[in-house]
Amino acid sequence: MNKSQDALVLLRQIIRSTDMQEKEISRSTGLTLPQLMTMQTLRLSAPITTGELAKEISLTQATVTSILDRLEKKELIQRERGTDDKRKVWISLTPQGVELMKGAPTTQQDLFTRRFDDIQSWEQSMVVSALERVAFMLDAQHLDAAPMLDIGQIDRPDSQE
Amino acid sequence: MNKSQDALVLLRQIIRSTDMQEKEISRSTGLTLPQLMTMQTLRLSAPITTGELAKEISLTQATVTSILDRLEKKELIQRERGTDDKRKVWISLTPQGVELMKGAPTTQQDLFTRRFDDIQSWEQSMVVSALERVAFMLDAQHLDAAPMLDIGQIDRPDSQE
DNA sequence: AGGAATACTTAGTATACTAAAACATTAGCA
DNA sequence: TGCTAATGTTTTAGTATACTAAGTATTCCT
Repeated sequence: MNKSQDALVLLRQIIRSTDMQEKEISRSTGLTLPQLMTMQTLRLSAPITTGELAKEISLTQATVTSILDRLEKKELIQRERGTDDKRKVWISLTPQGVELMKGAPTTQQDLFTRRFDDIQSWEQSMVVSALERVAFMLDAQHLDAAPMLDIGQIDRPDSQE
Repeated sequence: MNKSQDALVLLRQIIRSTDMQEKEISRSTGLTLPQLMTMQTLRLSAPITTGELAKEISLTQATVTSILDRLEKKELIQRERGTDDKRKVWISLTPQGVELMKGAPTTQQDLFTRRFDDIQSWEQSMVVSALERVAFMLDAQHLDAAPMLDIGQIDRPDSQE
């Protein structure tokens, strides 16, 4: 009878599953979770300034600076002083950084995509529409989130909704 | 057109939204994320042994021990040596621990529940059924104690607190 | 010139984590 | 029964990291 409870349980499963996957990626890449979060954000939003990046992942600038220091030492990201506004520093992934992020995170997404493509079209639509509902009910719509995996596309339309 | 992509974007939004909320809880409770993860697991699965707990949150026993040390010092959890098997140590939340976890994490869930209860019954069923689909497609069903039955109906008397 | 914005630095702390080992208890087996 | 192996937890020592708070340097803007 308590369907909202059911929904929450399922959501927890879903989130937990991706948590575990993230931890697995963290292990396989040798990155910590904050570093991973940084790299993922960069993959979607690079080039981006340090401050924007900090806002994006809800950390302070000082913290992000230190994280970037470590990622830079590993040659996964690069800094570039802005030309028009020289206060800004633009962060982006190095080729090695791109490579590292390309390797790891696909398995779960691939599985999802394969299985999703297997179901019928009307059911796909149902899932999408239900997820929209859930996103709204969690107040998640205003957050922009490009597809977390799928590397090929790095243009960044802010056209969310 | 690419509906699986749409689904992934929405999933990412949902996960990101709960990530942010978790960070907010972390701030408001003064707990770190691993500590929070521990507390949340305890809320669902206590009493549980240290080893089981470690497995549950994918950390090593030694790490969990140190996390428990800190939570114990804050009087949020308690240890109890097993009586039948004296090697085991059973962990559970103290009343303060329960109280702390009761306060924080509800807002988003409450919002979700309120909004979920607002939609029509058939739509609720659709959402639940879609989430089951998604959980399956992410291979999330085997995780958690939640029984993931065949698509279509899930019966889950979860004694949530 | 002055204040705001941007990024970085510094110093210090708490935490998570690793690897190895210690320790107590339990289980298996001859 | 007695010895050994396995289990469950903790300990130890050491490291890297994240994080905070305050302060610095540079650049931008009016």
